[in-house]
Amino acid sequence: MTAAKPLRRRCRQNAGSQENAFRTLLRTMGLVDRVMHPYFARFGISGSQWGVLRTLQRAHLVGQARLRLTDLGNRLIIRPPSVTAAVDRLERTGLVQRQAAPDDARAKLLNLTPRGLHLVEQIQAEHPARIHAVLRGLSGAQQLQLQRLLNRLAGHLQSMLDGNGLHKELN
Amino acid sequence: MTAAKPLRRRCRQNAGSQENAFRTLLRTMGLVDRVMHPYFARFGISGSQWGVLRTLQRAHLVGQARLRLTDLGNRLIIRPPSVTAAVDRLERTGLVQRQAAPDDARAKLLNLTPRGLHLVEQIQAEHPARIHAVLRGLSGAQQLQLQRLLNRLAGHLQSMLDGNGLHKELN
DNA sequence: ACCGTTTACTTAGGCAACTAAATAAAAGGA
DNA sequence: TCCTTTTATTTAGTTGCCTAAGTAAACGGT
Repeated sequence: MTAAKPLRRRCRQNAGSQENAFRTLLRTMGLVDRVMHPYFARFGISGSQWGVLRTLQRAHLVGQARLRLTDLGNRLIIRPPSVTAAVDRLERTGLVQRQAAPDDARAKLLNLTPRGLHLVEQIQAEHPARIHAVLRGLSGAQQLQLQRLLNRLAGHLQSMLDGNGLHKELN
Repeated sequence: MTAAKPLRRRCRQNAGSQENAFRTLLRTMGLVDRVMHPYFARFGISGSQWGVLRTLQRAHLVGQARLRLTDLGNRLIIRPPSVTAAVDRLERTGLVQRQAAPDDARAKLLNLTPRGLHLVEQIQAEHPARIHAVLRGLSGAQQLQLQRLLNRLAGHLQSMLDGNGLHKELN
């Protein structure tokens, strides 16, 4: 009891602090969505749709003109049904195109339409300024530090999701 | 032209870095949701619903046994229709209760049912451990630093939303 | 006292993510 | 070759957030 007390104290002490940190994280997440939503709405799309369009364009630049839906889902870290729904909407508005994959009858390949490509370029012209405005609350050094911390946290979260059932002390 | 060049260079230089930082933020947001979702599902609720329940309980501890829906929305930073929908679902499962406000016929007061209160206490017994597991990817010092940076960023985002049209150098 | 404005909540409709389960094609082992 | 398993995508149904617009009560100036 006497020996366990200091350790227990330390845990207790951190508990409230950790919950505060976590709430701050959640609050910031909500605010980011709120701030970005009207920005993308000006272009007639959503933030998620921008993610799809940008991913397609980046793949194009690297030589992959078309992407499988699965690949897209892996890059965006969303599940297959979410991919289907997102692509449905983008296809309905004529920004992307589904095509049958020549080598695999199950798969479908996605590519930007001319209109989609044009929109991506149009948004990319404004995008850096917008992100700059959003991150302006932090100095350059703080931005880097935040990125480092978030990257580290993201890696940990990823390992929590990957290690399905592995509950060992993963450092 | 010659005078403007160094500034422009600095902006250019930061642009890619900022976009990376921003993408890391978005990715982490998605991962946090992914990690928390199954945890709350074990209790039969969602993360957002936990936010409502915890807010009600915290208000209760401070002496406000019941909260207006508007107050709830302000604390959770969500819009009125989202509050209505969330409360609808919680009321349907019998965890909270809507009651007419005695002094204002427009307003409705929300309070936890006995079952709701019981669930909150049950979750609170496990919650610190879960948050600890989620944040374990960072050291205590890093957690504090992350919280400081996110708080600062959240304040900036809040001011972007509040200052509707005020585009002055706010700081 | 009246009427316009504000405030509190709800309804309607849309997008994004999820789980569970269906369909269809590719891969692989006996 | 046949049959089982895996892989790729879709469908159905839930939750959560949003905007726009509707209802009803409170407020406030004339």
